[in-house]
Amino acid sequence: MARHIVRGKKQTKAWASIFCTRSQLRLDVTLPAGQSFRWKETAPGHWTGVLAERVWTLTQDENAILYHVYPVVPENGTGSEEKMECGECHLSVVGGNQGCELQCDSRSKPRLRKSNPKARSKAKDVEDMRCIGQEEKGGKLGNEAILKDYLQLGVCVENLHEDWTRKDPHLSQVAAWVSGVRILRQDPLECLFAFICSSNNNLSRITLLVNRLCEAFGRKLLQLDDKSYYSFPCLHRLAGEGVEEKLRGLGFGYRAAYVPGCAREVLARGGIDWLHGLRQTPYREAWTQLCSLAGVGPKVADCVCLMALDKTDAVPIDTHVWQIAQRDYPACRAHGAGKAPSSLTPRMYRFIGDFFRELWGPYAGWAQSVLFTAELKQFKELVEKEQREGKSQRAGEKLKTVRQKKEQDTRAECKKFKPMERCCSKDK
DNA sequence: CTCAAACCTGT
DNA sequence: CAGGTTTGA
Repeated sequence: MARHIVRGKKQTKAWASIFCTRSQLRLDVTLPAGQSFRWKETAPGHWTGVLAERVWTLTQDENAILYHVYPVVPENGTGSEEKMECGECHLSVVGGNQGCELQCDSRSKPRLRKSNPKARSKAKDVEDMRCIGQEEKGGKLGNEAILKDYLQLGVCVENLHEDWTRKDPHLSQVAAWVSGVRILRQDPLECLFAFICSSNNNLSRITLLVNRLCEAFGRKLLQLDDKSYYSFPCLHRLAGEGVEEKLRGLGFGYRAAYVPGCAREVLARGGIDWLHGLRQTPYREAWTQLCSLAGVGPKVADCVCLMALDKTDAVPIDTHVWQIAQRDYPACRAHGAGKAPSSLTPRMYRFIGDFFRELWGPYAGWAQSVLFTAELKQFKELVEKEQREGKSQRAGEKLKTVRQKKEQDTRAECKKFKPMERCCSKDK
């Protein structure tokens, strides 16, 4: 039976690496903190999950992200996946639709959309992948390119921290403790439905529901030890007959109706292409469009905008952030108090978001993620643990200069990337 | 436009 | 009792 990989003396060739310091990215605070619900810590410091229809394990050391991509199941496998074929999507593939090819047609075209020369123009794919430092080879996107895009390594969080220091002393103070938090560039479809599951819900239960959704309607990709990994289901499956009933049985509660409801509405608007197209739409307009979908309100719309649609200034305000705003930002307290309602009204929601956009600028959403992460119980425990271990206080003195040099290199590396020009619209 | 109450399940 | 969205006042 296939097993989860663990980094050690053996299998060193199984790992590929990307240069990246811990202050640029910390997997342990970024992957489990409520952005994506699909990464599981399968060994200490090792995170396994599904990304771009493949199963990955990620880990890191001081200066690199290490990743392993598992070989996919043979094309003509046992036939047990037969039932997971999606006729609708197959038709779409014939019609030249992208996305569904990835999702459903596992046997005839198990590869990437790039493998089909007719599927999409190369230019469009490259355009869709920002943050990529180098060209892909052999006409298909390499794993490194996929991972760099997902982790948005073209955005330098250290430079952002520097910028915030000038703008907001409080955030600056928090950011000093919280390094390596970044926004993941997620798949819009997965992000949308995962956050529909998140409404009125907590992290552990959202994770449970999202995984059940994939298990019920996704395609089985691979089994490692006793855990199976599934692709995220395609729109057609989510829009299918009997989906609501099935999800009710899986404990979705009233959210069960939102899933097929939203899927049908997205299909009616142009399906997966429409959804991806929102990446080119200004923030406020994309937000308004999302809010009109079943089960999507202001907060979920902002999550999707920030985490999948490149709107770096979208600021999702959940109860955590609402409390932080009231507690640490007098301006918000003044507006909230008075004769204020104790709940977060739509009006108040807009006010807080605009307040933070004004304060933090075009990357307000990234700033919010720092405050949010610092507030999480699991993060506080992590920092406490590290302090107890007294991480290299004196012993690391020698290493320090080496590290500083490395960090300078990172910074130089970051500056090579062009700053992003889109998605910072100010219209209301 | 603005806001309360209902929705559903786990702690 | 917490937690976002929908619905209806």
